[in-house]
Amino acid sequence: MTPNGQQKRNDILKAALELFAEHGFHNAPMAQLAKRANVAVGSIYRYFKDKDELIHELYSEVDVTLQKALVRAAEPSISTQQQFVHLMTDLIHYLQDHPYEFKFLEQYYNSPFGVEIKRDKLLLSGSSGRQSAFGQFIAGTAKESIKPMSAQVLYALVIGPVTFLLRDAISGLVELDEPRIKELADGCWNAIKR
Amino acid sequence: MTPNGQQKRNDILKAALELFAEHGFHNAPMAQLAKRANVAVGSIYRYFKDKDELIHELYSEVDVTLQKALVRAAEPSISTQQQFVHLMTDLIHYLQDHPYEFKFLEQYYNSPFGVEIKRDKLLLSGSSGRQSAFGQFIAGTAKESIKPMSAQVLYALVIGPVTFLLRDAISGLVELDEPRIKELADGCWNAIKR
Amino acid sequence: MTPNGQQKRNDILKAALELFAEHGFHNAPMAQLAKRANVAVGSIYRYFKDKDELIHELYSEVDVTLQKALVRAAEPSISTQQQFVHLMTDLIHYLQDHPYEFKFLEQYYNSPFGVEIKRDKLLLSGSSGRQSAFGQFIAGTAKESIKPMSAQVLYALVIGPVTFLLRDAISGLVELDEPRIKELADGCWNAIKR
Amino acid sequence: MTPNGQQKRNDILKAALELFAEHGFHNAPMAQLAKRANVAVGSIYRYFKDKDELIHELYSEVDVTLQKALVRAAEPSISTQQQFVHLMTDLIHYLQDHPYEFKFLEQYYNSPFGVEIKRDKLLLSGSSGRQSAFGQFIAGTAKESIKPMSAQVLYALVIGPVTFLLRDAISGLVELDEPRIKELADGCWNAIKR
DNA sequence: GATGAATGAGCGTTCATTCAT
DNA sequence: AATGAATGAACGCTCATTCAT
Repeated sequence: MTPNGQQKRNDILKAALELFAEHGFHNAPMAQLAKRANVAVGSIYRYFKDKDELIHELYSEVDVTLQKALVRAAEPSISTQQQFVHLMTDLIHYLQDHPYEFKFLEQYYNSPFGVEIKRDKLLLSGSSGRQSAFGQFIAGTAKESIKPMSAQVLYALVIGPVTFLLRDAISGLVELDEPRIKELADGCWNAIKR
Repeated sequence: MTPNGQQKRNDILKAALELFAEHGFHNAPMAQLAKRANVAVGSIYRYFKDKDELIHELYSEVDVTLQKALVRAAEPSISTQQQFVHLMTDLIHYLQDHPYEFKFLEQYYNSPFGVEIKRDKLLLSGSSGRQSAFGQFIAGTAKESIKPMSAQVLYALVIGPVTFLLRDAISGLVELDEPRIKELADGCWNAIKR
Repeated sequence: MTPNGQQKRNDILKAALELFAEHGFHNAPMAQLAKRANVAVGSIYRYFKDKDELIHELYSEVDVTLQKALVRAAEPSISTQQQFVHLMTDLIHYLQDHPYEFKFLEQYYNSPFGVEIKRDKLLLSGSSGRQSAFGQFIAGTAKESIKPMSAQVLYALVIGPVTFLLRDAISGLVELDEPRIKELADGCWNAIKR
Repeated sequence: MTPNGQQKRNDILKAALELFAEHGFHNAPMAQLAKRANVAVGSIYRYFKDKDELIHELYSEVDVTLQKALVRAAEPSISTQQQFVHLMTDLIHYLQDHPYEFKFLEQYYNSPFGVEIKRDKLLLSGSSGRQSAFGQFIAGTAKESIKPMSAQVLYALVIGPVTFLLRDAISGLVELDEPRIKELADGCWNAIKR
């Protein structure tokens, strides 16, 4: 069974994710990427106009996958705070388990590429426009339990600490274990709770 | 008054700060940097061994300047929370007024260059080893008022939201005005207060 | 018939030989070499890791070709001295006809590149380890006819005069015609004969 | 006593000799040369029009010094061959003791610089036009004892082996001790003697 | 479609030379 | 005369992109 076009496209994206995460956009030559994807250099250009488009497309894929992963069934039996903590823990676990995705996203947002992306939508609504698990939770279930404040600030208080700590955790500078995740989630909740 | 060597060095650093912030390390050729600094390419290499050293030296300068800017006289007459809010407001104002410095630092920490720098020390102790205004406040005055928790998490809860929101504010995606700064600072305080 | 890779590699080596011989390693920019070879700069690096490797590879090629050229059928019917004279004459004719090769070799041996090459092996054993026509003759046929002496001195007495005179001949300072070649070969023989 | 101009000029030439011998013309930047000579870069250009002229001037100096060193009182009491051997031994000893001078000369002759210099004059007449010790000996005392042959070939048979062997000796590839010097000198004599 | 050899603009860096002091 | 900071053309090399097969 020879790989079809879609398979090849995915191979390229997978190789790109790894290489970009490991070496950065600027230290990941197309030739190396092609080799890692077991594809000819020229073939990459059949699926992506140029390196920039490849990066943007990769962002879309990673973003969509991330949003899908964070869907969690409603748990009406537990308290709102507990639901919040569960969501945060899910998020952190997911990103800890997917360091390439995290590094890529960080790099993307921290570059001219990411300027046009509304970063505050990261976890609240996917780039597709659909609302994320977090967004639904905050705008829905938890609405009454959260102090009224600017949406931007709310997002910053929730997402800021997570990304900040994960950066160091994934670089190996810090150990982010369960007790600390709990500390972090509780702190975030206290920051926003009514 | 013709510029002396120190002046020229500063011209180069200034041009580098601007170019790195605007285009990123990898899209700021030495030739363009030289032109912006009104200097010949070769002259840069009289002051800096290579591009990497220039970047590291620039980090030192920016960091030192930032630490100096955040020194604030003790205000024993107001509450600990109010002091915290003042410090955060100072920090945010400073970085809002110095977007190039902010973008450069973000980029530096998010690159192989900054790996060796403990990022959590960003605002808590200067790169010189001296403790920053923030560090002194948290380890001193505010110690009793803060909930016991891992230092890493504490830093994340304080610094994470600030950098997250500033990124968008400086990109022009979000307006970060006084009320929102107050919201943010209060949220951070609630996240860590005992 | 479009040129294949091997052809292109040879074009580069040929252009390099000419340029190195004419201007020296340090005055033969890669760009000029590319132009002379009707090739893009980047293409050179597909065949050679860097300029140094190109030089070493060129040496190999030139050396192998030289060794091959000096093979001469055994002539048992003539005296040892005459055989020696034939060999020297062959060598001189070959190098006179291949001045680029001669200049390149001189330059190679006289540079850090050639330090690791035993220069005394120049004509006595090829770089491949196989013994050259000269080496076979001296260690074999002529062994009994040659005065016992240090191998180094023996080589110097044979090769020294040839290279010395060829340098001037090829520069056009001296005319090296048949009678003189005979004089030289006889002199060398007298220097080493028992 | 501050150094006068002549002293400074000599410092530069000395530093140049060392640097050129150690690193080659092309790896001896003017700045390094200036530092080694304890002189400002600009000062070099007061004494020499450019780097090329410096190299040519250095050649003159080295050549003159070499010729002077090889003057040896006539020794009528010993045989012509013995006188020849003495001269050769003197030459080899001198060059062994002055490896920088030897390396410089080799490099000079082996570069576009040396093409215009009659190399065959190396030891037979100085660049000044005066005849060298060797030249006087061969054209005078030894004339009758030497086989009639082209002057060029004669020189090659005498000088070729010396330079060939010295190159390796000075590079450390070969040990050139007294017995070998004797072997070499005898060989050369046999090459040219009537 | 797929390939990968070929391309050449562009990069970081060096260094002979100049010139204001 | 002497200095050494300043200059910028030129270098070796990389790599995103193209295109003949």
